[in-house]
Amino acid sequence: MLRGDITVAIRNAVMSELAEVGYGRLSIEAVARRAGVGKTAIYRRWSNKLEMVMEIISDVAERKVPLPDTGSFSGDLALLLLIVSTALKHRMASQIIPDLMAEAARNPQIAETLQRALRTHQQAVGEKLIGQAVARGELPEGTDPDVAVDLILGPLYWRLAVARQPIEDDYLEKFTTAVTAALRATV
Amino acid sequence: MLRGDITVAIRNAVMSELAEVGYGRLSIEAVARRAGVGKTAIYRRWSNKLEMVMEIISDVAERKVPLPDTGSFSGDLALLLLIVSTALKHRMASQIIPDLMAEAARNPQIAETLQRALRTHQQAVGEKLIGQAVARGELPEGTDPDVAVDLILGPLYWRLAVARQPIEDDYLEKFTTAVTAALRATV
DNA sequence: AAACGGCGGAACGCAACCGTTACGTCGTAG
DNA sequence: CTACGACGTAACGGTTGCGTTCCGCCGTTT
Repeated sequence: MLRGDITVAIRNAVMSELAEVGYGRLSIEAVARRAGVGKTAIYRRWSNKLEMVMEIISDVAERKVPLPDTGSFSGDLALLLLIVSTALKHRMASQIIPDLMAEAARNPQIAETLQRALRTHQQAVGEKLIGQAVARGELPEGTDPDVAVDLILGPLYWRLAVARQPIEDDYLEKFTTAVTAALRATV
Repeated sequence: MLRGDITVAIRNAVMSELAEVGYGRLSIEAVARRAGVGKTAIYRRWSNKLEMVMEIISDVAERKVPLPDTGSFSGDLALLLLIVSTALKHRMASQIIPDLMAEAARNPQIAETLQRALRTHQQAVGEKLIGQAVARGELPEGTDPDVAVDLILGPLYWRLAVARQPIEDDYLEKFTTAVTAALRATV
């Protein structure tokens, strides 16, 4: 039976290495060194780098995030923005996600895994958030959850993970107002 | 005197390799092979991989894009969205940019170069687009160009370069409406 | 005609990793 | 108490790339 503590050490080492050097430069030997573990322990669990990373990443990605339900659309939206922006401020998210996204552009298997995780979350959030708002009459019938989610997550991701500019105090507030207005306008 | 045609062949090879394998896995030897050139020709021009890539990328990034001026804000916006979305559909942009962005998260020199290019373009676009609209009275005084640009580019980048979902015919139209509404609302 | 210099090609020693194997240790299940 | 199996270590041959060097070729300049 494989030892659980060793597996945990390896998983942590993989996440750290991913954040530090990225998928492309991640080597099994470095993971073993960092985990304080023999290479054999790794090859006993996974047969190569891709399989290892995919299994570990899928696992993390599938952790469900709690969906907001504060009673009003603007409340839900503000909470969602807070959750996402907090998550994107952490190194694990802001380094690993763009790295894997770039990697996904040339590795179909990574792409598939990430897209599945992303789309699942995105749809869940979109449908719940928009569905609730439409049901409450806060947004017009026929609001497209797909476009709505792009409109909400896009700018946040852009600013935090791409442009890497800080979010000032009033940014989220302005942003909430703007997005609410955008969604009321026929999207 | 270094031969210009050789330099061009190398530059093209670098861009192609960047798109195909990314910065992390780009090797001088592969570039030389692809360009049909000796390694010596490369080392005669740049002293290492980072310097080579940075010089070539800066060069490309500094090409000015024409700024839209159609006479109306919605026209400008639609044109801008069209330009950006077309650019992001090309492999060079949709592969290389996310890749370098991810790389920038761990290489300060790359980060600095990209941020400079990005911020310059972003500010130019924002100030011109929003400035014109405010001057025409189409947007309220005090509209924040910074937030506006996030709101415009974010969703597009998210959808095309991150989520990698196609843009349907009516998407840009809906999106234009939404963004216009968003910006009119006090941003 | 001769000198110069950029060129491709080949090889160098060095380093990092790959995936695999053999070995000896140690904790635990039976 | 014994047997099993997961462990770390070390070494294997093979691959890839680094940055450098030397060579002979060839077009340009002088």
